[in-house]
Amino acid sequence: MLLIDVARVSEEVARTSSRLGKIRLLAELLGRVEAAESEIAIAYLSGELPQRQVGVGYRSLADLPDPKQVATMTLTEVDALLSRIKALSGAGSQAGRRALVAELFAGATSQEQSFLLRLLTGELRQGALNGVMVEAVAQASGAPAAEVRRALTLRGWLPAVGRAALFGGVEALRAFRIEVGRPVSPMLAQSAPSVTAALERIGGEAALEWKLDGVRVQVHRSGEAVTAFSRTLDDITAQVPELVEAVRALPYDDLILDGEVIALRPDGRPQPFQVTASRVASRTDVERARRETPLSVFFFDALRLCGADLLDLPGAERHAALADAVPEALLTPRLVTADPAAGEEFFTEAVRRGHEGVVVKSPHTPYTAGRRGAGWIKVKPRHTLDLVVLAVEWGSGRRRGKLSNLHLGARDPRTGGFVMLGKTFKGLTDELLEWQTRRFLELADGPADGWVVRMRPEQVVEVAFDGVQRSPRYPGGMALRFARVLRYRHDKRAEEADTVDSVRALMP
DNA sequence: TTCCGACAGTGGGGTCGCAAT
DNA sequence: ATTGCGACCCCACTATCGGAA
Repeated sequence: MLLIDVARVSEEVARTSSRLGKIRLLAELLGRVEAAESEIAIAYLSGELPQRQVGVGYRSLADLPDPKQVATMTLTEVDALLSRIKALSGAGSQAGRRALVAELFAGATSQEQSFLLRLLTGELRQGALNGVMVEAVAQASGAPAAEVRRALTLRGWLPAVGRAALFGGVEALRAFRIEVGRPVSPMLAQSAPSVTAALERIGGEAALEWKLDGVRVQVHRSGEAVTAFSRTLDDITAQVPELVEAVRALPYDDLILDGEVIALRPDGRPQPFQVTASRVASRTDVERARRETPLSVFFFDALRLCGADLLDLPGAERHAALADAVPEALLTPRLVTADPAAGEEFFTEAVRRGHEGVVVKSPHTPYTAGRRGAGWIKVKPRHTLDLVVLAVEWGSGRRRGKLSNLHLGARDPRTGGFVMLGKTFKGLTDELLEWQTRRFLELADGPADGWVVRMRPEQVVEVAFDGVQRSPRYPGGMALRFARVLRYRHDKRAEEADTVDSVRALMP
């Protein structure tokens, strides 16, 4: 199959707003692809590369050769070139990679170039990723979507599942089963504003667990072989030897557990997230990193134990199996209750001890991997501040032509100026985007045609955020974590905004 | 007919490792 | 030694479609 066929369908999908229409278009193409190229087609049309990443991003694609007039490249040829690009490393690799990228784009028509550019930068923007592609695979193969979804849960990679469905049907899908050593898509959580609200959504008794501010891990053990995977299913075994040792020490040699690794201080309180993340990302001298910043592990779920798959069991039963197999010290602190007051107290205690909050879990739901079902609900405390908009950036994609991303500042009483604490684009409705584009152009202090539009510091905005962290980037040495807009404060002047001192008081 | 679950899109701060400067 | 870049750790929120109620 030619790349142009895929690029054309992608553009059609992007033009079609109906989800069913997108699915039809994708399914029609999947009906025409050969087995050998099916994984490539499925990957490209759900915005992925079979190579996962190839070391080419936005910056490496700045100037591209002229397009060809006639499309000739096959999917196989493109895939082979991308593999060669990925394989390049060592001195001079940048130049070699540039040359191969140029070769790739020189072989493409302008329509193909545009597709490749968006694919490589991860911004396909056709309104269809894995979720829609699952439906398309189902339609093209005739298999029920639920079967495709289940196979995807167990295999973790849609192109392989799609190929099996297209060329082996339901039987091939059913042949996928959980396999020790191959990661399963992790179960994700929704969020709620309070424990009471979360309990209400679940209805009746629920399990509450501390939400530790660390890195999610899924660990597999088969005999003495232990493998750890991150949330995106990358193999991080070498970075977390403490976890490997803890799992080897268990008296079970066939298991898959779900949990969190986190760096704790000697007094047992959690280190800032940055410390844990830095430790987990360190690969060059793990032994030294380990001496300086040891990791602890806490498990909260079991997907497989003693050769039995537990995915389909209710949460309460999976946890019972986990608690049987793992020492208390390795279990995430947990409370089972239906009482909102007891739940709120458990939440308050978790936060008092420095943790992120709690996750409220239904005792009934199976391990619904990869979907943000209502089985798990996270609850975190929320801070708010009234800050001043110092500048704003033009948006992209569906926000093109709108001023979108706000630069936020706190008042500095000592200088009379403002100290930038970060940016946010979250929480804005279309109506608000419309309004702020007009308003901020009025407040513009200098040219409005660049990427960033500087403003007179007059507009106050109420911002919610999860916490304050140390920042090497911003002048105050602090930045807000997960800031989002709640509302504009038309009743407040900039002189009444919150100060850097009130922000500093929130530093851990 | 209305409601709501799932999805996609739009980006945020921070860190590491590598290659180039 | 420093800088630029890609990748990936954490992530919140709104708009939209289409099936459920």
